[in-house]
Amino acid sequence: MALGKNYDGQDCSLASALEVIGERWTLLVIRDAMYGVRRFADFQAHLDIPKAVLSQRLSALVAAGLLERRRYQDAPPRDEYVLTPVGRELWIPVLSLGQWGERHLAGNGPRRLFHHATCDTRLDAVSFCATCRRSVPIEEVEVRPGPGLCDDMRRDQVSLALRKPHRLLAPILTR
Amino acid sequence: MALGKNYDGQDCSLASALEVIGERWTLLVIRDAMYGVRRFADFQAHLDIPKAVLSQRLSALVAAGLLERRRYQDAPPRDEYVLTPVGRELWIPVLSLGQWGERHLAGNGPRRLFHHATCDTRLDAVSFCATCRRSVPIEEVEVRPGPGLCDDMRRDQVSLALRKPHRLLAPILTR
DNA sequence: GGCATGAGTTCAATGACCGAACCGACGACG
DNA sequence: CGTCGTCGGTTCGGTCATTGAACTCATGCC
Repeated sequence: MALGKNYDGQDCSLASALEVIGERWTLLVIRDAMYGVRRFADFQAHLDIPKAVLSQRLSALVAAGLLERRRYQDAPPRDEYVLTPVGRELWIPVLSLGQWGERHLAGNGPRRLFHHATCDTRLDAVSFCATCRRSVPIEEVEVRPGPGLCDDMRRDQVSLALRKPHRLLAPILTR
Repeated sequence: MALGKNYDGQDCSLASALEVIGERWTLLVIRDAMYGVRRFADFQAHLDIPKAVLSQRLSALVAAGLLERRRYQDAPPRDEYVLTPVGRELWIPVLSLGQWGERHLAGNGPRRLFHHATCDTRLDAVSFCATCRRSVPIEEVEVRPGPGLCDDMRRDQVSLALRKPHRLLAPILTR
C-alpha cells in the first residue's frame, strides 16, 4: 500500500503527526525554527539543504499551521518563518527524540544542553525542571553548547550564534 | 547537500536519531513493535506496508540495535522481531509525538488511551502517572481503545487484538 | 550600469517507494 | 505422493522524492 503523503489507511495519531513532520528534512527545519532561525537563507546555510526542498517544506509547514510566514521587509518583499503555538508544542517530541539519539547513537558527549532559563537548572529529556518541579515550556528554555560540540565544525552564522547560550525561539538575526 | 542515509553534515543528536528512525514507515513499525507485534505477516497486514519495504526496515532496525531477531520455530525456520531496551526507550518520543498528532491533527477523539497498568491511571503525554507521581516505563503501560476508534475499521488480527486492553510489549499472537 | 543579495524556481539524474508477481521451504490434506 | 496453503521473504519495473547545479527576478548599492 502506498503510504501516501497523507498516510491513508493508517488509523492513528502517530500517522497523522508523521503526515506533517515525517518527510526528510522537516524535523530538522522545525528544530532550527525552535533555535530561532527565521530566514530562508539561514535555514538553508545551517542545514545545507537543497533550496527546492526547503521551499517546499516551509510552505507545507505554513499550510499545516506549524509555521507562520511573516513579512519583515516590503522592498523587496521579504518573509520570515516563525513557529506557531502548534509548532512549539513539538518541543517535547523533538527534545526527547534528540536525547534518545544522543544517549544511544551520537557519542562524544552532548552537543547541546538545555536549561531552564529562569533558574538555570539543566532540563531532563522531557523538559522537566527538577528545581521548580514542573515541565518547562519551550519559551523558558535556553540552549547552550555542550562538551561534545566541536569547535572546527560549521561556520554558518547560525552555528556561530549557537556557540553562546541562546534562548530558544529568540530570533537568530544574522544580518 | 544530500542528507544521505547517515545524515552526513548534520552535527546533532536529532539527526543521529533520524538516521535510524527517519525513513518512511519506520516509526510505525516501531510503534507496532511496542504494541507487541512480532511476526512479519502481522506487521505487514496491520500496516499494509509493501513487503520489500518491511523486510528492509526490519533488517535496518535489527542492525541498529532497536529490534532483535529471534528464532521462534526451526522447521521451517521462522524469526520474529522484538524490541531491545534501546528500542523501548523510544516510548516517550513515540508517545509524545502521537499525542501531539492527536491533539492538533487527528479529530474524532483519542483512538488509543494509555494507562499505568498497575494503578489504572491514565498517563499524560510524557508517560507520567499522576497517582504514583513518576514516569512510567513502557513495561508498565496498558493500551486501551479510545472513543475515537472506529468499529468499522481494520480487520487484521492485530487491530482486532487491540480492541481490548492490551499490555504494551506483550506479544500479540495471531496464530 | 554592473554587481551582490535574498528568495526562490527549474531541470535532469539518481535514489526510494510501490504494486505485482514470484520463489523456496515447509506442513496439512486427500 | 501430489497439491495446496502459509510464511517470509525476493525481484522487477514504474512512479515519486531528493538532489546538485543552474537559473530567475526584484531589489539596493556603488
